[in-house]
Formats: sequence, C-alpha cells, structure tokens
Amino acid sequence: MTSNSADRPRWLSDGEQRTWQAYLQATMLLEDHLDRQLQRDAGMPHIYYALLVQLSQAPRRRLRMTVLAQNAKITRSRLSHAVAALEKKGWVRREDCPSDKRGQNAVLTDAGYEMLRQTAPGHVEAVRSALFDRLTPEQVAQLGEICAAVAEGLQPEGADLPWLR
Amino acid sequence: MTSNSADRPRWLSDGEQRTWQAYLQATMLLEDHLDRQLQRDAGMPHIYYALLVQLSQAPRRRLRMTVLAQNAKITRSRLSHAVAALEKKGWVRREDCPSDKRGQNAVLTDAGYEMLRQTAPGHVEAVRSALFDRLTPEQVAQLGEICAAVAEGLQPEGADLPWLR
DNA sequence: CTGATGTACTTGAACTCTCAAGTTCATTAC
DNA sequence: GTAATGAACTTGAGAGTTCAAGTACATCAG
Repeated sequence: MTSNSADRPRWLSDGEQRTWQAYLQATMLLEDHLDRQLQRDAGMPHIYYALLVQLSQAPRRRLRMTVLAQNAKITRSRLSHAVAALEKKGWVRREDCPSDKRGQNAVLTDAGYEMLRQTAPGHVEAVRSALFDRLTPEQVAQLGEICAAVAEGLQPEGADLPWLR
Repeated sequence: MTSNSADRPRWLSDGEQRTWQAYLQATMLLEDHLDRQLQRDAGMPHIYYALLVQLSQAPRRRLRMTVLAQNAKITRSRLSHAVAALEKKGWVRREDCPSDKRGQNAVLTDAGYEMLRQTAPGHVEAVRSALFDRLTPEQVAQLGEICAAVAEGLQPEGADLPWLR
C-alpha cells in the first residue's frame, strides 16, 4: 500500500469531489437532525440512544462494556463517560461481571426500557422521514452495500483502532 | 405531514434496519478515522479542516461568517468558537465587513494556506483509501445521488434549522 | 426620526469527547 | 509463587459542541 503521500497526490475528480461534498453535508445534517430530535424528545444525544438500543436488543438487556463499545464503534473511554451519564439519569446500571473481576456489564434498567418504548416511535419516524422516505428501495439497498464496504475497510482487521493497538 | 407519532409507528423492515446499522457504523468509523488523521497530521479536527478548505476555495479566501456556517452546515455559534480556535493557531483571521458593520469575514491567512498545501495530499489519500478506493464508480455515483437527496430534505426549505427560526 | 423587530455574531456554562495516565485483575513465563 | 506483560475499565484535563442569552447594527413601520 503506497500510503506515503510523498508520491504525486491522487486528487479527487470533479465527480468525486461533488460526491464527497454531498456526503459531508448529508451526514452532518442527518446527525444534527437526529441529535436534536433525541435531545428534545429523550433528553440525550443520538449516540447515547444508540447505546440503549444495543442494550435493549442484547440477551438479558446487558452487555460487557468492551462488547458494547465495539458494537457501537466508540472507544472504551467514551463509553465509560457515556454510561456514567446514563447511570445518573437512571437508564442504565453497572454490575460486576461474575466471570472476570475486571469486567463490567452495562444493564438497561426498567426505566430505560420504558423510556425507549415511549420514544422509539418518534425516533423511527424521524429516521424514516429524513432518510428512507427520500430514497427508492434500490437506493436503500445500494446505501447498505456502500456502507458495509466502507465499514469493513475501517474495521479491526487491518486495523489501528485504539483498543487494538 | 403526519408527523405526530401517535399513529401506529412505521417500524423499519429487516433490510432497512441492516442498512441503518451499516450507515451508523460506516459514518461513525469514517468520521473517527478522518478526525484522527487530521488531528495527527494537521493538529485540528475534521470540521475545522473543512472550514479552511471552504475558505481556500472562496474568492479572496474570505467568507462572511454566516455564509461559511451555511456552507459547512454548522451553527453560527459553533463557527464562532471554531474560528476563535483557528485564529489562535494563526490559520484564520477575522476582519470587519465593510458593507455591514455587524458582519465579519473569516479570512484564510497565508500560514493557513501553506498548512493546507502541505496536508492536503495526505488528507485526500486518507479519504480515497477509506472511501473511494472501496467503491465502484457506479457506487460513487449512487452515493452522490443518495446524499444529495438526503441533504436536500434536511436543508432550509421546509426547514427548522437554528438560523432560520 | 423613533420605536419595534430582525439579523449578525459572540459569549459562558453545561455537557460530551479525546487523549494520556492510572488502577485492578488475568495470564503467561520463569 | 512471582515477575512481567496484557486486558478491562476509569479518570481528569483539555478541547469542542450546544443552548440560551446577550450585544450591536440594520431595517421597517409609522
């Protein structure tokens, strides 16, 4: 891999540049939109909400911190702070991991589950109206493929993510 | 627009859910990746870099604050803080707008321009290898369409962006 | 020209994220 | 066992973001 940029740079073509610009704007706008929606309706940023969703889908509504961090694609440090904040709000509680004394499980509380139940409809509606309603079924499929390809490339594999150094 | 979510929620289908999950992961990973790359190589977060790029492409390397905020899809407040930081680093300088005494222009300094010149190759390379190299030309075109559609939907028009209330 | 309203931008505080330690327990090698 | 290394998580400080004011100028109605 010629990663060293001492070589002549491979500038973006006009089309690529337009795509890149559109990508930056769309992702920025969408993230902002959902952040506001959730801050307003659930009192937390989007990423925190996503953590609760992950927990709600996990076996006993609990997940090891590291696993949750990996699923959500955030650092352990960020997760620690996030869970601390969510604990303060009462949506999550920590419990010691029985099998590994270093480990912690993040557990979705009943209050957290209830909160999700009440805000989920509004949130899917927001996602739908901002994203899926604006795309054809083919585009949705294309977007899935594209994102999967990109995610795969940035994933732990040929990786340098913080927790894999 | 039936925006009220009192109606039966239109949950995401399995396919949509997979796409949404892939989207969240890909955008998160990519943003993190570029943030780290630029923090390392240019000493600033991605969004700050994007601001400098916008300035570098503007007529006299200067832009009204509001226009810059709109182009970059961020709030004026965020831009104020960002420009303050960039000013401290010497990449940007503020100047009063001649025609409107309330207005400010953000101006890319020579040092800022030089810094861009030196780091741009590494940055495009990062964008290329993380995104464009992983997609077929068709997928790049598709992504462009998709993002344009999404951005258009979230844009000032039927809007509720902070600066348009 | 005066008051009301709106626009352009800034500010401070509360919150979140990152990065570099630090702590505690697990594992592995003697 | 014990020392060295590694893994799981936390912490604190600095940087960045948001939200709600606040200041200053512009514009519009009368």
